[in-house]
Amino acid sequence: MPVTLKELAARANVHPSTISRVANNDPGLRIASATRSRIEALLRETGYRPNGIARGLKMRQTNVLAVVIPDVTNPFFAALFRGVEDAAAPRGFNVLLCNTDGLPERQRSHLESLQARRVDGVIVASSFLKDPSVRELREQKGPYVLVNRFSDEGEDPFVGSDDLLGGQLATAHLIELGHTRIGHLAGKSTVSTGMLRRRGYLAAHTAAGLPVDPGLTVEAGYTEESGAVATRRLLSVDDPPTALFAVTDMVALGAAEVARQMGFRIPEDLAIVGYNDIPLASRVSPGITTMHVPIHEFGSVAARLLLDQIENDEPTRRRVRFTPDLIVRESTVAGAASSQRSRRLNFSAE
Amino acid sequence: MPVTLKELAARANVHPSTISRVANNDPGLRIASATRSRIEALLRETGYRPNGIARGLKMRQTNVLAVVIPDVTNPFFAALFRGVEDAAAPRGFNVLLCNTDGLPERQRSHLESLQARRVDGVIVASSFLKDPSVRELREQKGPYVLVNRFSDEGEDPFVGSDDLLGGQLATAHLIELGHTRIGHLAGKSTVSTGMLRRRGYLAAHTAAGLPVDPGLTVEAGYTEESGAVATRRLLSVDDPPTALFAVTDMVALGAAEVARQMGFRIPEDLAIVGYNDIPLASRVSPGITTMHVPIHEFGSVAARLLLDQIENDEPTRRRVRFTPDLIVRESTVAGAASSQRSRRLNFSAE
DNA sequence: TGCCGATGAACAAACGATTGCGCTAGCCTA
DNA sequence: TAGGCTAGCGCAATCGTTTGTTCATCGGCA
Repeated sequence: MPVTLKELAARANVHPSTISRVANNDPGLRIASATRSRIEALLRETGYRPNGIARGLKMRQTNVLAVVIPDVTNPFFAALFRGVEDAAAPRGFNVLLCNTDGLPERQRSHLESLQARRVDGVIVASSFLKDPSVRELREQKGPYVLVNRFSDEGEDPFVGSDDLLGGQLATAHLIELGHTRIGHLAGKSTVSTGMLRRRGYLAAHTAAGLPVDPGLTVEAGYTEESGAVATRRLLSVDDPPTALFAVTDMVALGAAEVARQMGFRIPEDLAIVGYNDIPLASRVSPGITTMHVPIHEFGSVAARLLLDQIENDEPTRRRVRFTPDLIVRESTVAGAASSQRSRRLNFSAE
Repeated sequence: MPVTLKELAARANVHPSTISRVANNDPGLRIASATRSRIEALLRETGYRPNGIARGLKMRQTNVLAVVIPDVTNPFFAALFRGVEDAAAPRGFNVLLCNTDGLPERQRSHLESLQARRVDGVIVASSFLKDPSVRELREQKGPYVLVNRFSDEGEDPFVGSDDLLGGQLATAHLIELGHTRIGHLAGKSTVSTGMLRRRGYLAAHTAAGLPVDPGLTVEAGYTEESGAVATRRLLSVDDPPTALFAVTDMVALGAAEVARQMGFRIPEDLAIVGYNDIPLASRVSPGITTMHVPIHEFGSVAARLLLDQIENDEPTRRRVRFTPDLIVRESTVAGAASSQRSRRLNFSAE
């Protein structure tokens, strides 16, 4: 059992409050230097660390943040989390990680538990456009930041990419390559990234004066498996698309695998563009052309937004939106990304 | 500000303790049914949730676990963490995630902070053979479990694989394929996995009556980059090895990339075996032959060990060791794992 | 009528820390 | 020598729960 203030006080023959003040380096503290050094010696000797629970109760601050994501084994969210922790740890915060598997019910129960725990702030990267649990966050007035996906029912603090533009750029790239029948492996229409990237896909067609075949858009969700299933459907029709824009890299990966199994050569028979530029995208073969977004920064910026809210004790409305960059690899242009890959993995001998 | 017991007590004209008893469904509680229903209505109406901090202070239990790992963006540790959370969440525990980047100093500071926070248990997957911070854990008598890597300075609760056997099986596989000059991209000798897998590598040679060239073993650490650097060194000598046993899949991946850059064909010129069977290993091309270990189970078993300790309030000494399985893929046998890959990714159309 | 036992709920002491305020000496000053 | 100032600490409330104990009330029974 760790040592408490009271015990130290007994050993030093002073009142607990005095120990507390010395331990916390209370600036306006007037104390005899003899007493001070006696206490400081005791603190060092016992390695006293204030009980964070008691401290949290009194100070109404736990120094804990929470990150709510669908699944940390998805490299996108793993990188996001690192961004959060890298920003939070130096400021003395620990971070709870909650996986929802995309289930609103698990998200709700996690959020409820986090609230009971009185975490100082929550980062949610698994929200829906209409999201009851985000609504609750909004009403509770506790610090929170939405990442990657936002909710359109209110003005929440947000960090993410310009998904409309990203969808447009990705699709425009395929159009420039001469494709006219471009399929879309869409995200869910209930999720901001799904909705916006799809709108970008449509906008690119409009801008190019290209007709859109609604039959070429299929909701593929966000996992590799669902991407694979959707692709199989899309490629089984009479007049299959010659290119695919997938809502995420994971979906693109599932698509590439299935396409290959079905005998399509990539990119000759089927070009594929993903989104997010997860590390995997550059290392599979062929490398996946994708929209690069600063995933780690998503996390660190969100954490900073949160920490600033906590320290200033006032909510923010800031919405940070990064502009995605097209990264061309072999999944759309044969031989294109070889320079990319070698750059990424060109380790020096020392 | 969430509602407190005291406020509810005032509204219900009862003492806070009565509310607490009703809310907690105190079994031996004698209460007038009128009072009970009045209170229950109030609880529902306000959605009262006890303050976890205050509760933790009184109960001396936070219902928080912590996982300390080198880096969650490494898929091995991401899967490990999921295992922990999947076992902990149903039992009402949240999980803190701490990344150390393999730095003992960061591990120490994290562990210190976790102790101050009074987390109920700690899972450490980043320990060294001689590890001062593990020694502290051991002395503090708080629940903890070591995962994947152990420390040899004491009998700690542990979950991991039989690394000696694993190293032996991996190397024996290469020997059976006819290789006689087998390189080893070793882990650090200060880490149990590094030491044991290397001993397995040696044991396999001995068992086969094969001489060991010490020049073919080089310490490669655990990252892809360090694996690449080490491989470049190993392949630059006059008489390079024809096969490589890498301490982890990440290291094997770095090796494969560099080998290819240097003009080696895999597996014809250079066969490669990894360890852990991370998802990446089966999806790169060529697929990496590797020792399969149940990563998710590492996490869930460790969590269960921890939770049992917490509930029974007594430490355990249990050491769980899984037997690793050889998975043969194209990095050692051309065309071998095509069945593997398609099995893994053979999505049904529905 | 008087006493006893149950019943229903209040009391109060923790848990360990923080912090505004008050109290006691001692010394200086007028 | 009285009054005041200040240095150096102690006091006690507080954060929100939990839980063993006590207290009041009422009904029943002799």
